[in-house]
Amino acid sequence: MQQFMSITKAFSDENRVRILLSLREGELCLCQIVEVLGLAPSTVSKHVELLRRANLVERRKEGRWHYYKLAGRGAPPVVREAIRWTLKSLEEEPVITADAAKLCCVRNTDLEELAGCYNRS
Amino acid sequence: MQQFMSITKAFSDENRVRILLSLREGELCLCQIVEVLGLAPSTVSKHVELLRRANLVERRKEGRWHYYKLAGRGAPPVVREAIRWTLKSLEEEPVITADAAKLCCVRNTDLEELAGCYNRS
DNA sequence: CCTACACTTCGTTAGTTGGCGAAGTGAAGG
DNA sequence: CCTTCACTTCGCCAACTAACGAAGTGTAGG
Repeated sequence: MQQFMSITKAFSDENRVRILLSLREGELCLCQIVEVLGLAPSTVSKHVELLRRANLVERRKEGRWHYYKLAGRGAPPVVREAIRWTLKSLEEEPVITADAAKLCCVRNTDLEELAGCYNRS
Repeated sequence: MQQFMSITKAFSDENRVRILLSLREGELCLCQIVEVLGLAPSTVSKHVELLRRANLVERRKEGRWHYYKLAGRGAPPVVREAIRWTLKSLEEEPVITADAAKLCCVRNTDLEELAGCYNRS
């Protein structure tokens, strides 16, 4: 039950759902997700940590960068079905396709250039 | 997106999930759900209304009683898949099987006798 | 070392949520 | 009508949540 509820609570915020869907084409580092959502890095970090605790996403550290991706083959069935359900349900959703479009630009931008997200105040 | 989020927010509370699972064997009236959960009628009414707004459950009024049941064939695919996912994931969950056991007693009790739930203060 | 930087953790604040009892609604029966 | 009763709506409070900026952590490059 605990595991199930951690998934549903992770899904209960639209920004977290957007993060999850953003990862469907492959891994992203935090600053890229920040760029897509337009939220503060600290906020996004918290969201992503919640998704990680629900086993919905995995993290890979490479130097200063932390890369996130959807849970893979090792994930429990509850998790895999949950991901399948969201992907299927939201593929055509305007907010999601807009994020996907933004992601195209973001992926083509050098990570160093995205640094701007840390001094916007 | 709105529709999807209304489902995930409905799922983000354990008591609402328990209500949903309680309905898998057939319709129940509010006082029966109150008996299973052990919460105040006003609280359960609010929960069930949220599930209804998410199109996860349907209501049928018969005299003074309001019967609730899982959304049926008419429900959109997102909803039906969501229900399928929860049923499959939680069937064996202790909290849920305990509720099912309690439900057996409740179903065998006359509705008039369950009225007690309205003057327990 | 020291700085720069990507990220996380902390502390705060505004808004949301879940719970209850009291009051309101609307059908059934005297 | 008037009451009873199953349920809903309202008003309130305590607990939680999402958001931010500031401060902390740990890696890379001078």
